[in-house]
Amino acid sequence: MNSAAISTPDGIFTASFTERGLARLEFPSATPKPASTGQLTAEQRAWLKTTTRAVLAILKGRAPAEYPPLDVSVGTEFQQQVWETLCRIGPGQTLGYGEIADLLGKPRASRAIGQACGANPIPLLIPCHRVRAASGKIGGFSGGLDWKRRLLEREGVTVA
DNA sequence: ATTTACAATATGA
DNA sequence: TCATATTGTAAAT
Repeated sequence: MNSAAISTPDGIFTASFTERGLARLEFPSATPKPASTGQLTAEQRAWLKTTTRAVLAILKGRAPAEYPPLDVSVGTEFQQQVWETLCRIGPGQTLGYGEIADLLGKPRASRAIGQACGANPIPLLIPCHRVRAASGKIGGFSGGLDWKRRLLEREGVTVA
């Protein structure tokens, strides 16, 4: 799996690609790591470009014009269904864990939804930050709650 | 009006 | 078996 750095005004993200598409996207860490950029294929470099544009757009609170292919084969079938549903959430819109469960036809699986969100390897492109608890509370976030709040506020969403 | 208890769900340690 | 980025219902304060 090849990885590459993505520089943004908010820090350096790290994207990892398989031959199928973008497989993970890591938040900037306090201690920058050695991003190995050497071995991207031509195809992956094209994906990287698309990914970069998408990330920059999302950081500005706008919907990306185009997504790279996402390799979600690491997830279970249930997780992939959750992630697919997340991608249908429009910018500035939020959903509760329970509402997503309803969309999947499993109204009592809200807790499992939380699990799937936490297991999401591609935050931002799969907008797990647009998921809140039913009460309007913030819930959790793999990259840190500050990120979640910041992203939501840039989309015009007020957090409780 | 508020707090406490519990069942149901998917997954990993 | 237990703990999670949960939630709706029900009973006890």
